[in-house]
Amino acid sequence: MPTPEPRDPSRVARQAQMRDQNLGVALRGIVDAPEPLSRAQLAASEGLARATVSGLVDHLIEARLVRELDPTQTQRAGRPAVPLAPARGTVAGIGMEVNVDYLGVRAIDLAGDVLAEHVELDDLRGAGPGAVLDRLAALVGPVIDGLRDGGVRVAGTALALPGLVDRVTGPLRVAPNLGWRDVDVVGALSALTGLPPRVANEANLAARAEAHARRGSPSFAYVSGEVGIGGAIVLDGEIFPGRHGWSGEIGHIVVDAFRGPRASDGSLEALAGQDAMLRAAGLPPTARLDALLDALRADDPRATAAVAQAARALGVALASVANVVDVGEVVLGGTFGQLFDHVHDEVAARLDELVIFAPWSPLVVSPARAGVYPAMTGGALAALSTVLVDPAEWLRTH
Amino acid sequence: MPTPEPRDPSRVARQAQMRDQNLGVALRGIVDAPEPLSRAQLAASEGLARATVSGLVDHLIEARLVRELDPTQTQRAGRPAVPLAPARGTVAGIGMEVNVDYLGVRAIDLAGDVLAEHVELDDLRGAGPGAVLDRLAALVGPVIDGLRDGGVRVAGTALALPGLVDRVTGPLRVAPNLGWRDVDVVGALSALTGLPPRVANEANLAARAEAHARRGSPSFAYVSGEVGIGGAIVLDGEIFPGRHGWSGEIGHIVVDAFRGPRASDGSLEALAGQDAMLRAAGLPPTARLDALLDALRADDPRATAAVAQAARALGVALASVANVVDVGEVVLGGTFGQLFDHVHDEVAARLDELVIFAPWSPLVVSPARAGVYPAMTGGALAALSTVLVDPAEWLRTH
DNA sequence: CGGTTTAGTTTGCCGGATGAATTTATCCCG
DNA sequence: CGGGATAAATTCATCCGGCAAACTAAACCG
Repeated sequence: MPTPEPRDPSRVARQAQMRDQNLGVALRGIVDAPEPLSRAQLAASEGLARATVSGLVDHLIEARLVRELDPTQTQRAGRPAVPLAPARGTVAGIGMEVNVDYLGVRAIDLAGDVLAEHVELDDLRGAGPGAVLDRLAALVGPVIDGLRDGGVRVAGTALALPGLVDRVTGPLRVAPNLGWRDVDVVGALSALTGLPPRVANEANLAARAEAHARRGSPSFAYVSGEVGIGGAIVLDGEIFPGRHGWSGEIGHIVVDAFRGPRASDGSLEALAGQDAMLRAAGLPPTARLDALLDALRADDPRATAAVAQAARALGVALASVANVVDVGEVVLGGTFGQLFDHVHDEVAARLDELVIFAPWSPLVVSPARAGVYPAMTGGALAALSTVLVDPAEWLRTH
Repeated sequence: MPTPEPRDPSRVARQAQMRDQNLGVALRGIVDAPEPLSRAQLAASEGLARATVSGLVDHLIEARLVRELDPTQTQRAGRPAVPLAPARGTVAGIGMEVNVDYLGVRAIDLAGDVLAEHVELDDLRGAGPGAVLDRLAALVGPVIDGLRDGGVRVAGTALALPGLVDRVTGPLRVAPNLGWRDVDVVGALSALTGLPPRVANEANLAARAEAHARRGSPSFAYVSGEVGIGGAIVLDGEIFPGRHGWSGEIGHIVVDAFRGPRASDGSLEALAGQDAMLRAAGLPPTARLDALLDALRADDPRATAAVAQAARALGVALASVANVVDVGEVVLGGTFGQLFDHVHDEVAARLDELVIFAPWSPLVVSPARAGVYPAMTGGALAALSTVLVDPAEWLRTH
């Protein structure tokens, strides 16, 4: 009789893992709370006994993941509660990004504060991966050293790239606009910085930052218009990664299958990418988005028509996404965030027209609010999430 | 200080729920196993102690969810193992379906055996919901009574409908090809059969049956070509439901945004639905699929061109799905299952051309293998899943 | 200053997973 | 044909961790 292979053991409940799991529940409860909770409130909100929560919180405080704030003086009888908040400057997640026009680093702690940040603007089209990663490492290395010298534990690093990245194993498959293909990014950066980074698609990490900025557990489709068009699906506050981390490639949706000899001539990126919009607006390919915005403000008819055409393609593509994954909100980031006022109506109209559930659950189109370089923020949050997901395991190894 | 609302308490680990959870792990391990496992094998595969598994299995046997098979005589030293298998004929899930051309019931037990089945073929287009649901209840009632008289516990019922159905609350929003809109199906059937059914989209339930037929935990996009075109996304063997159960509406993907005055004129259903194919093939709208298949076998050029055109639209739409949700396999069911040999090459070619990850993870296109009326099977499985997900809870209430 | 109220801690209890020891049931070999 | 080897299943003492109740702490109130 053949021995069956061990299945994923994560589903079975063991008492040893019970405490670890509840430690994570407690930590996430404290970090995600819109305002500081006391031990008693935490116990009530998670449904645990006060005694249990007290033990967990003590553990978290000792590990410097949580801090006690000064007791609030309320005008109420009873012993005052001790508010709990995520610790500041004790653990950092490091987000990195290499994109077509810039590269940079951002370090964030559990409280969400930015501990360090460096961005260098430069046109990296055609620059080889080796040189660029060297440059990134030169940026990141001092940041890591500085944090460690200040007593900050580095939870991990995550790198955002504008291309197709394997979720688990990490190699970059292809980044068309950088001209990279089959690059072992994890290996290269591990050697340079001493830490193996997570690597992920830029839009997926930007969407993570966006989900974080909208507390609660929002569900939306995120569109990141950079030079290309990326995207991501967020469900209940979680990035939907797909099997390999290759999900959300909204730019490759074909909205006009019969336009050219190749079906890909009708893809969203071909119709609404930055280059396509600039060309249709009669601007030189070297122009930047600001030129297009200026033309729009001046009511230039070619620019207006170009953006309208792009917005139609975008709306149609997003309607397909909504029909397939049943999301009720669309968030426009990057280029489309800047063009938001010029594309909103057309996108909303196409969603209303095409999404089958629109009559029962109207779709919302909103601009991104995660700030500048959201993928760097998302990367830092991704790095921190290793602590939040299983703090006990993380503490054992740090 | 405001008391925070209690969060979802399912994430915290309690010892009381530990046993319940492991009971489910054990039951699913036995039911999902490709061949009967012994207690010892189950313990090894789930990572639980043998003593623990023994206790759980005893409980499952006493509850008549699991049975012991005769010990196998192996050519090996040691006490022979007692193989465990799902019990037969002790619990049934009941799947029901109302579609354009038929309605029916199928009852399945934990072993996957069909305990009862009735199908009535009839054109239900335009028939009102009231009359049709009466007719369905007349079919289902005797099945339920017969099962109960035979000592079979009915785990629940699930109804498949060719339309948009709310996952939790259950009202049918719209079923275009039946001409139904905003029907309280759950209320009507509860009154008629005494059991509140789950209600779900036909394609989603058919995909569930398909996932069950392909053991392991497959990930694929399922296309159900009936009169309309439905679809579903399966990830790791689980239906991806979306927020409301409105996911997978592949028929509403627009592949030709500039074809007609309305963007929806370029939807997959408009281009590759049964009516569109018949029309393009020069067949009367009253013709059935068999006529199209005959014409294809006779190398009729109009039929060949019609199917080629539909296949191109289908391939383009499925490429968009693959790019967005990162699935590696496409399963063609319903009409497209019957047309499989005529559409496979075109669909596969479009996927290879358009899916960005195709060079690293080639896509597979395969025909459905869940048999006839897969949505009825899927409904029965959905009803049974209430037992499998939390057997302890189910036993408490039955 | 004693009573009230709420936060947090201590303590004994209890359920359930666990590993080791034991029992059961077979095969194998002399 | 009987004793040793081997593997499955069960029994049992142990331990871990959550839990309820009792208790202490720290405020407000009259």
